Amino acid sequence: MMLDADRPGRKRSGVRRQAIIEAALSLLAERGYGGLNIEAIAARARSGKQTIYRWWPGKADLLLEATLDTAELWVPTADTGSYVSDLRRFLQTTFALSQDRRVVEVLRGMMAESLLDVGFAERFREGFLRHRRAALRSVLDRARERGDLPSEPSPTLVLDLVFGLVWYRALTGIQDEDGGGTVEQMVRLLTRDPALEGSKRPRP
Amino acid sequence: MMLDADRPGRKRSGVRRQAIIEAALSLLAERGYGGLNIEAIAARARSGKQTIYRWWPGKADLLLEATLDTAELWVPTADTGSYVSDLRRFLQTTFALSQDRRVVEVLRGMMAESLLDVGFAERFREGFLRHRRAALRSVLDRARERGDLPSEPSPTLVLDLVFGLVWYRALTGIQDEDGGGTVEQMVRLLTRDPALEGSKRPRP
Amino acid sequence: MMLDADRPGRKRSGVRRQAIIEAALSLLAERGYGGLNIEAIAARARSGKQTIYRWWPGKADLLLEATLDTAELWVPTADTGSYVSDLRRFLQTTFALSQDRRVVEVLRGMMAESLLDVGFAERFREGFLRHRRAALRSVLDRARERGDLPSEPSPTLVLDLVFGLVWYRALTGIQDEDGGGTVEQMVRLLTRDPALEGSKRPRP
Amino acid sequence: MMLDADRPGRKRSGVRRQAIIEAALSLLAERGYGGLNIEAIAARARSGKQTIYRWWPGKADLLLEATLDTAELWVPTADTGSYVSDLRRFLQTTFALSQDRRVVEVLRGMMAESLLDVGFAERFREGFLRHRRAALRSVLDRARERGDLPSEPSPTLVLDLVFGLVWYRALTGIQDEDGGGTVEQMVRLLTRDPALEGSKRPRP
DNA sequence: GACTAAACGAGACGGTACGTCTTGTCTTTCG
DNA sequence: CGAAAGACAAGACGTACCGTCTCGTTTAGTC
Repeated sequence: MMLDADRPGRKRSGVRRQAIIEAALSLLAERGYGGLNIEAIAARARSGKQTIYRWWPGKADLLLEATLDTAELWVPTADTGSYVSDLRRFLQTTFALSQDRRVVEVLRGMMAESLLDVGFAERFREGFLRHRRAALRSVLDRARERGDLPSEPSPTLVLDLVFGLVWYRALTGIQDEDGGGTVEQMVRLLTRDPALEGSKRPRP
Repeated sequence: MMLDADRPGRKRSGVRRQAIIEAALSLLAERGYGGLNIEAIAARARSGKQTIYRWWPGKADLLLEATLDTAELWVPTADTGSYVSDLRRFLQTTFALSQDRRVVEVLRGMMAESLLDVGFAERFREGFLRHRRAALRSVLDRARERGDLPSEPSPTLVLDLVFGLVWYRALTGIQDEDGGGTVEQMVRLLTRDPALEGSKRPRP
Repeated sequence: MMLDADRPGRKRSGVRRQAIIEAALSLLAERGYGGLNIEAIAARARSGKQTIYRWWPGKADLLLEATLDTAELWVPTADTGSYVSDLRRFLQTTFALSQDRRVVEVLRGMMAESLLDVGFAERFREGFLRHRRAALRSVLDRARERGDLPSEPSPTLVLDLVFGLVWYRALTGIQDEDGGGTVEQMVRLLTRDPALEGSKRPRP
Repeated sequence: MMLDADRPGRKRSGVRRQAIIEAALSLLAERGYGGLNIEAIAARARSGKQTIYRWWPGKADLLLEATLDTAELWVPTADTGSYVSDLRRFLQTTFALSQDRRVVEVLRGMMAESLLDVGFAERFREGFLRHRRAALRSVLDRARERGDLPSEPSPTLVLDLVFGLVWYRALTGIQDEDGGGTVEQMVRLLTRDPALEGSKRPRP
């Protein structure tokens, strides 16, 4: 990336890049990741296969790049005044996104490939997962600075719980049965401070 | 399954079945799910491909069956007296299992296939995920009967949080950084009763 | 070849073999060797590419085998009583054959490949050219036994002249301008005995 | 060719032309025609592919032009006084040339291409073969004028026999086994006058 | 003890996609 | 403005597996 410099020779065509990414996304929506293949992407994009292989190692990297193209939109980490409202905002956006069929299909595809190919797993972790985690971590860091952050669960565990929940539902197709109350339950669960809690609920 | 009845003809060989499952597991350990294929399994098991296809729709179903063979061991839901200790026991066993490379590789393989093939996704959900969820749900049900169960998070969300956490770590390879304290943090997080909590932590 | 023995497993299908060879020959006739390719042969024969590659190293070997299938017909070396008549018969058959568009196309294809691939060149030389030469050589040997064979040109040179002439015309497309008299001229040229000739033609 | 006239724009660079031809010839010597390709030629000549395609339709035309560059040398048709000595001289030069590995490789390459591409076949016939034939034909014409030319074989057949012999050996790799006596045998064969011959060799 | 039927090993087969290679054209930048 | 560098569409290459289909052999019942 960014090697364009001023080398001689024909420049990479942004139009072709876009056409290929769009072809991939539309085929993904139609057939799912298992039915997606480079040959069909090339055909739909009216490109040669080599043009794809020149720029991407495989179909999953195409999705990864497509994702990064629009990733800015996904990250709401602006300071809204308190941990509760920052977290609520992050969770609302994240869960809303995970309701979008197209988005979920992309995530499922990338995860599938990362389970099949350790090379891609690395790129996926560094190029995607790490950014998501960093976003939520910045919310937690701000809370800590404010003194808002409960002593438990640890930040790492918060990340794993939040992303674990989202991914588990996206990958298994198991649906939220809490009627949309998931976000509020999560906010309450993660913002309570156990240090202030009393004893266990006493039997009357 | 179990259609063997009393039909004429040679009976299915349990020896072959076992050889095939073991070949699949050993190849999985060596090459990962992406490098696993029926032809190699047949070769290693000294079986014909048809013998595999006769009994399983594909390599993932082989893993699924291998899993079910030993699944009983995985489920510790006996009554230990309280929600806290039942949950702790469940989580300890579950997390310990998720440290086993071979087990994780099998889980990753089944998940990969279920992302590629909706047919297997269904079998995986019904034949594997449902049983895991039922196990933990029985712990929660018992807690509710005892009156031990906090009002929040809802049972469904507890399931999704617990399994989400385990799967997320297994699939991404992201490791626990809490030095093994994950189980205790989870127990505290899920057994506190928010209804009894006081206000947010006051600034000193 | 002839490895069939009785190995276990499904036997090679003679029907598929024939269908592939015929597809190759018909495509060759339509497009010439330069336009011939394995993918098209497989498509026309309704076979998989692997079925072709399983039995032949490349398209030229297919033609070679097709040729050998019918090669018996090509070799008229029966004893007709004298060198003159044996040779005439051989040349007549050979030249007649070299008028057949389909036959010539096969020869041109095999020669083209043998110029591109030394591996095939070897197989072509041993599997085809050698047999043709052996046929004519048997005619010459019989003539020598009879005492009919002129002392010159040497047998090797006779072979090279005869086959050189046929191949040169087949490969270059340069046509006989002797109105079909080529065979008789060749017979006279090769059966005269220079030892009996007088001096050069004297100027009157 | 030779259209350069004085059109506007930069003139064709003779240096580049030479570099490209030499690159082609050296690669041909190293890899044979089957391993020769435009991209490698361009790389070795440090030229762009377009520079090659601008001036030649394909790699074979490059060889053809390389050949023509030095073709003058190949043609010894000067009058040496008699048909016998003219023919001997022509054959000696021709056969000597056909011992040169590099020359033979070029001939084989052009022939291969002409078998694959009818367009080049035409250019090859007109741009190369015709000149070779014209050279030998001029020897025959001079012999006829002198009254030296035997009534048989016909001039056309002489051409086909001579060039057929050379090409056959060059293309098949079948070697002269006459210990270098081929030229003399050919001279005797083609200069005898059958009209003056006696009967067939009598049995003693 | 022969007969029947399924399981089994082996491997051919029709397919599909892979990732690579080469062709001939096109676009950009440099000298 | 010609030539280098190299992106691009096209399409064949030979390979890898898929899942199905013969083969001939082995193993259980059933007549």
